[in-house]
Amino acid sequence: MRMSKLFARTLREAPSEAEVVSHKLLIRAAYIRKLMAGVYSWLPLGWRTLRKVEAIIREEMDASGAQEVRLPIILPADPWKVTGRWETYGELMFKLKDRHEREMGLGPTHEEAVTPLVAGEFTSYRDLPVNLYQIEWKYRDEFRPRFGLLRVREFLMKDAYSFDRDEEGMRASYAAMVEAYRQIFGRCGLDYRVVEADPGQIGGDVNHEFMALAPIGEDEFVYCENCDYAADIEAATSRPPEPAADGELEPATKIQTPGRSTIQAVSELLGRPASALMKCILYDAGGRSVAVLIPGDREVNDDKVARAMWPAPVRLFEDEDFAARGFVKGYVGPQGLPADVTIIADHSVRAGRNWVTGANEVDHHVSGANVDRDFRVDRWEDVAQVRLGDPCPRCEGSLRLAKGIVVGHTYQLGTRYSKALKATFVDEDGTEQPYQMGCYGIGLPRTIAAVVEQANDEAGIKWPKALAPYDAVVIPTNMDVPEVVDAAERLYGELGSSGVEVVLDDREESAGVKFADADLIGYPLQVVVGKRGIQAGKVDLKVRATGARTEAPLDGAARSAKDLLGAAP
RNA sequence: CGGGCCGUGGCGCAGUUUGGUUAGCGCGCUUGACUGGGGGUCAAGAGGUCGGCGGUUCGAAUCCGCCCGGCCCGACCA
Repeated sequence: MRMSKLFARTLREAPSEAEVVSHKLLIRAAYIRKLMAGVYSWLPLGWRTLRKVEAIIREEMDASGAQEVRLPIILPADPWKVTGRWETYGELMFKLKDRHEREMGLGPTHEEAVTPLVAGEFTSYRDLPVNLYQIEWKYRDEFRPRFGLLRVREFLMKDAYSFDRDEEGMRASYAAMVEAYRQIFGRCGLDYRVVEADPGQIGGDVNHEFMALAPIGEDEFVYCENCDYAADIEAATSRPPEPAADGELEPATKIQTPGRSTIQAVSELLGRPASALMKCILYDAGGRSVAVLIPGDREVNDDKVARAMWPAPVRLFEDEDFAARGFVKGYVGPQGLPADVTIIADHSVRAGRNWVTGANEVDHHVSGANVDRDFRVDRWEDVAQVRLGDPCPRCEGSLRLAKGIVVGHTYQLGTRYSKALKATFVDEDGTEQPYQMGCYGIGLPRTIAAVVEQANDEAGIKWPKALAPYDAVVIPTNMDVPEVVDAAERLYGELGSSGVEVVLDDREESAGVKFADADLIGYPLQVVVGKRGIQAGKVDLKVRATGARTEAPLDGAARSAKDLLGAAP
């Protein structure tokens, strides 16, 4: 490709709306252009990179034994109503009607389409397992598209669906997908972690997020400094502390704490650390009051409380709730709470005793409060937000915090969709069984953005070879010197015919402009042909990722270039 | 949707508070010259319904109302 013809006009400045580096660079380097909020056009450079990711995914999915299909983007509403997602997906789904007023939606994901498809074809246990995947555009009417390609309303997604006879088969299919994902993201050059994720409202199903490490990532997760434990912050647990050793129990004493309704205030008044205080946080779970106990220096993880009380909907107490149910905001304690209040204590409460906590009376706290003697605990649960430095649940290491971008998500669905959609096969014993399903997604634009977030510098993108739109650019620096132009043309031809995807920057631009664009666009290799070099029979080679520059003789420069490319990341 | 901010040539911005004649600047674009190893210099140009509609006024980018679009902060996800 000749740069003079390439549909790519780079920008010296990024649009003001671009906040994160991947967004700025992909716009500036002419990979994408915005059409409207969360919807982007893919320019030739961007499209080539997208196709490369697609090819990697296709290869690895095929290698895993999955079969590619192509499901419609426009979907009938009915199956979605059957599974309940027409409502629960709600406004996230683009919905429309045809001329006959039939309801349909644009596919945000395809369980409702693929499940009936399989159920109509593979009806015997002998047919299973089967794993179908597609790479297709998905539509989600996000509340807030942002960060360029990281959160968009139209995006290319690889989605796969496995169908197994039993749970064991499902787990095997799942493991195969996780392995395929490792291959895929490894080939994309991503620094990522496989993270245990929150099963959310769906239930206790196993699922993992593939988290590309990035400080601007919207998802926080913990990982062990020592072993391979990693989990989304919503799902993370830490090893419960050892129970407090037996020791003297102080008498429970009511103390005056006028105007001290916060942990910090009480801590300061009494001169005791926050960890010696016990918070008593109140929730409403479907009309029932729930008191959650946790040391004063820790935070409750609302998602964990919600999971503990599932399926009741859980919400934090609002100001009205306190008075209405006889609690004193700021002075709540577990002592003497009526039986209809469920008291949940985090495991970390076991580690302490002689707690200072609310006295359920304005301006008063209690000190020396102890489990069983002074208050009951109905359930011990893990409801604490994991913190930096907490002990790993799997080993002796401690946990660290990081942020990431979810580029892939794998899920053991079980029979959630097959049951709802009455998708069954006939098992060996002649009974009808719902499929054991798994689903597996990868967001391709987001993967590209994540790679750019990880591989860039002030000058631009530093693509790993596998994703770069072209392998190399040939830059003649002196367009008025025929020998330079000729040599560049010759090299361009040689590289092209030896299988290198190469661009010739044949524009009547100064060398500086060409260098800047080459760095910005991020070709893994730059081949510079200049007046001085030609006179000495040499060209210069620069590896973008490392910045390493070398000289090579003009004759055989194509060979040197290929060698350098072969060694490049 | 709730809260905050913003719409002025392709991009980045000034001008709006205090209404006033031809609406400016940088980048980019066109033509020419000089240049030519890190976004070079000079000269001459092109390009704007000031987001839209309505109102106030002798006069509106500027004041008022409604609408549209965008960005940031919260709940969702690949």
